Amino acid sequence: MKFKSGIEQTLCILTMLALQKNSKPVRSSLISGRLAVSDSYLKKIMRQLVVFGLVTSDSGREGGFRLARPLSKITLLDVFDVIEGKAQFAQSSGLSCQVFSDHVQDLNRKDALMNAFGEAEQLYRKRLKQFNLGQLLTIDHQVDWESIIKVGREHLNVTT
Amino acid sequence: MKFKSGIEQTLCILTMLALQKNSKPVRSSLISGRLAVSDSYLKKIMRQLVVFGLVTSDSGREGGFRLARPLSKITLLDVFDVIEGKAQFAQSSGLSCQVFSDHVQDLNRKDALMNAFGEAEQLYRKRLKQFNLGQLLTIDHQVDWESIIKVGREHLNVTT
DNA sequence: TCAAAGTGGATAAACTTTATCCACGAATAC
DNA sequence: GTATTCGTGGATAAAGTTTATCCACTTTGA
Repeated sequence: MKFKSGIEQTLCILTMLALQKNSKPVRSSLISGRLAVSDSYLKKIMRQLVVFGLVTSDSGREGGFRLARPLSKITLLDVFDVIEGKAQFAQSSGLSCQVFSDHVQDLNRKDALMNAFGEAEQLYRKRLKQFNLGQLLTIDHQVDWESIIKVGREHLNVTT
Repeated sequence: MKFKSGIEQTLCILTMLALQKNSKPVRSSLISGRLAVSDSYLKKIMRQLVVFGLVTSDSGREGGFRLARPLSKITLLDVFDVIEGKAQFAQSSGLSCQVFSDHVQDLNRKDALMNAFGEAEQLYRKRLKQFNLGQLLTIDHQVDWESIIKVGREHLNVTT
């Protein structure tokens, strides 16, 4: 019960795109370099973001990725959904059916439990939808990533 | 972002204890047999439940496990907490510090994101606390597990 | 004295996450 | 056309987590 790291990566990616001056497309290699992951891996994340509609992509020379809409129109739920998906936290494996199949059949309300967990989860998602990235992140001054020296994994102080 | 199976197992265990006639202690081997896990593994789960205060244990002959309080006094949050713990869903790995450390320092509200996720999570837990097992499970007729033939993994229709 | 829980450590099987590399095809600026 | 960049997919693997198992020994209580 922990976020995938993809959520944090996505937040970084979206922030990078928001920081880009003049909404110029940002090449994937600039992003993968910053995040210190392979370009091929980063592209798979970007593809998800494009399919989900958070980001647009331009092919060809001078191509790259841009935000599909301003940060203020992107909610935490958008970011959560694109990485974690719509699947419920609580997923029944049918264990209780196994355990109480014979001799005891009192689970006439067997999915009452699942529904209850589901209701709480809906509340969670609903709250996430009320936060947008615009209100949570402050973009002071934009930059041109192209002109910033690429920083590899080895040049950073990684504190974990 | 998915429940551990321990939650489902715990719900089964608590249900078994609630079904036991006369609140007689239930031996761990009866429970592990039903759940089709090793007794030593089950005991580790039971220990957690005891430490967390959901269940009491009696040593010695005629010993076993009993509910520490009625189902109506056990909430979904209790079950959730005992298995999933108190750790937040969102855990920062410091990636954004890495990515934006130099050249860009606009993350003055860098934990605004974490706080937002945390707020939604609090809401989730709060809702879980409002459900108790008494209202979600119906106990028709109690049984004496001791007198019910032990059912092993091989005798059950496992549908996964 | 026996049956049960309590405790801890080593180990492992299965699964999920988090990637990497490679090899294409498709679009676009120049 | 040609170089650059995204689009797509598959095979593979490194690392981490979950979900256990087995064993050995201690403590508790009828």
